[in-house]
Amino acid sequence: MRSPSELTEAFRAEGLKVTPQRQLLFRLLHGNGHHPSADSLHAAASAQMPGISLRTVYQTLTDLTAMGELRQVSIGCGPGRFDPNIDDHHHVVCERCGTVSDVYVEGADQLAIEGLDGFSAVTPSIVFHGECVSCASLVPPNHNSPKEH
Amino acid sequence: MRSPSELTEAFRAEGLKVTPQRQLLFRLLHGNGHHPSADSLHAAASAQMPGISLRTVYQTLTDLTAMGELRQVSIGCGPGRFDPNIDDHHHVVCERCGTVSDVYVEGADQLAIEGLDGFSAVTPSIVFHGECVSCASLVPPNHNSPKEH
DNA sequence: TTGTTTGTTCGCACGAGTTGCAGATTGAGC
DNA sequence: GCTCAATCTGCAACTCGTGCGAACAAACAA
Repeated sequence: MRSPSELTEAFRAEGLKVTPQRQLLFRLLHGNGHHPSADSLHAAASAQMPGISLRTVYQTLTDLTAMGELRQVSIGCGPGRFDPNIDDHHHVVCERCGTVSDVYVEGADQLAIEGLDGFSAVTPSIVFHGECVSCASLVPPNHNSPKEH
Repeated sequence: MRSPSELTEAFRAEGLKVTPQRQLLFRLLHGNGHHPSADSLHAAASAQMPGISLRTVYQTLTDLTAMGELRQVSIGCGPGRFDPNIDDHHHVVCERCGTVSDVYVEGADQLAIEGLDGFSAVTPSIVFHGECVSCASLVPPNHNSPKEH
């Protein structure tokens, strides 16, 4: 995702308006590696701009995704996560706390696939499920429902 | 997933009861390669047993998943899909019609991962997104929302 | 600076998918 | 059959996300 000032230009160039709400979200998302959900982003935004609507957060996330500045990540359960990193990469999810991290996978596009009868133009999304450092150092797995960061 | 009769034994062995509803679902799921959703399974079940509750379908799917006889597949959007194939395999999803198919990926467990800082015991879930044979032969992509099978 | 236009914000209601609950029902062992 | 615990069912509630419309404000021209 581009910088807040570049996004400001890009939005105006597309005839979209640049509002304080959007600028705040640009700042909160730029370089954000936490893969926030709409809800956690709304919480962060509310701290700086009380009253900002969750609806506005969803709207802006949708706009940024449509413009290719943001990517939505499906980690299997819970709310959708948003990723300002639009490089060709994949994700690892902690099964205990729900933390999501970017990983780069060598040869992901050259995998030997068997059973692909007729499917064409396939691109892989890889999600590794495991345990993060801080959770691995805790007591035995108690099968908590994964929570967000 | 084991055969209906084996599941009947397994359920009784765990102190679970074997009801007509469960037996019907065992039959509908055994060898089913369509990755049905709870809803589509309920539709199929209702055809043979009018009045069966969607709640019962969810309950049985949850039980079977907990027993390791079934696996839940996350394809990114739409309802959860269930897969009686518990082999080590992955999935390919048609972006146009939502069809899900099993694929076997060579070397999926030996992928070179960069950025795995501290995560341990990671196992990959790979979902290939593409276009199935029947959709590929249709008119240009019209970005329909993917529907189920 | 003021006015106009058009996109945006926000709150609410709604929708899909799923789960919790409680009363009625029924499988399984005696 | 009888008993009891597990199950079934319908409904309410919940989570996550979207549609809608009135009020609002960015952008631009006069």
